[in-house]
Amino acid sequence: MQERSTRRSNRERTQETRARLIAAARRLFVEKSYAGTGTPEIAAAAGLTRGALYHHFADKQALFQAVVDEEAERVAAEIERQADTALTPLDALIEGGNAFLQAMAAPGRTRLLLLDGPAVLGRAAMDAIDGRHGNRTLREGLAAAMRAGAIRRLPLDPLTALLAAAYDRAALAIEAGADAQAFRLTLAAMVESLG
Amino acid sequence: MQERSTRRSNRERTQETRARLIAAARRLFVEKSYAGTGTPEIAAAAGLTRGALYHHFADKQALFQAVVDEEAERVAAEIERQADTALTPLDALIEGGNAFLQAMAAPGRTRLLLLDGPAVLGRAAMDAIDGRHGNRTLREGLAAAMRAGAIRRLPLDPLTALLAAAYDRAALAIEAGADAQAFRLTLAAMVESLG
DNA sequence: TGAATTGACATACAGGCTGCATGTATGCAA
DNA sequence: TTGCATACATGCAGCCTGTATGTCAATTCA
Repeated sequence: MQERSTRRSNRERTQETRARLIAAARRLFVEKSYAGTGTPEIAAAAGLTRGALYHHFADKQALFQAVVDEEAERVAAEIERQADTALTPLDALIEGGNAFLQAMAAPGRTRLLLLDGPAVLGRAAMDAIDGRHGNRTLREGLAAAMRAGAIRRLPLDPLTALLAAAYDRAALAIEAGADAQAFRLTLAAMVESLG
Repeated sequence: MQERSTRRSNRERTQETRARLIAAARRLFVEKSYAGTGTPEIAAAAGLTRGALYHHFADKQALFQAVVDEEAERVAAEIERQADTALTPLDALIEGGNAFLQAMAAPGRTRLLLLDGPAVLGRAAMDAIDGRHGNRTLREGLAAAMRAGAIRRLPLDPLTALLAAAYDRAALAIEAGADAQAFRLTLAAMVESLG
């Protein structure tokens, strides 16, 4: 189980080992859910033993949190990469929403971020995680639209949470085979009708 | 572990035993989550053994599903009890929403129906469960409002799902200590603005 | 009504999993 | 180079789930 091919510093070793554990865990958590995946299988898939896993992570849940953190960050990055500053505030909101749905279509993301995440880590922890990432851009988009008079003034945090919930559910429904276009149109209508 | 006080038929025994298992499981699942509760503890809390539990339920998940089913039915019943047929379609929608939030404030319901439920049983199973109960009234309310011209015509199923998601998230936020009134007002504004 | 069958449980067992304690070898620092 | 910290592997204790087996009461049926 020892890597002998190249000489590396300890810091490099640690980083790569953590990355391999997170990658293996992500794959298995997506495929068989958090509860359905055991640490023996994760360690084996990473080419390590459970000893290494428990050396780098306090417990199975901490490993899961690392997986979820990374995934939320990737989703946020994909959305921001698509952001177009030339749009009106309202169109920017709707385009951001579509970018979110597209990002969430990547396999496993709904399970990690919308099903197992809240149940395993709790809603509060999930809010903290994507308050740093995903929700932040939505919140700012809504604030900008309100300043511009494009949508009516409503309490910002509740409105952000409620729209985020709607988009989350849409991502779930689309993955389950629902008509993606109908959901996108309905979401857009909901956002526009706030004007 | 034998009940000797009164003579009962087997059917009565079964019904009462199942009810005691469900009640004990509900209490523990609410207090310590699905994953954090073991079947030994459930059986003990019900004054039985695991043998009885596995005699009446295929596995731990089937017992959980029975708990969730019962809870969803109770929520739906509480909402329908408050329904007022004298209201306009729009007011009926908003009042129904408030009744939902009030019903979901009962301890444990958000955990059972909104956190553990989807993760353990899957979104599809949860949709089936409260498509029979909760969502049905929302869907009918939206259809009535559309027919009356009170809100704009949008695809009914997506709109139902998205609004239900928003209400779910509001219930979660309120339980977590958010400003309930702000959420109620924001939800009402979202619904009204569909007009 | 008496025998056979079914139903309702309790008990015992086999595997698997989690977390920790312990052991070993390697990097690093004085 | 000597000593400590770091990165792992191995082994163990306890718990949990699901199933197989045994027992006694309820029900069915001749």
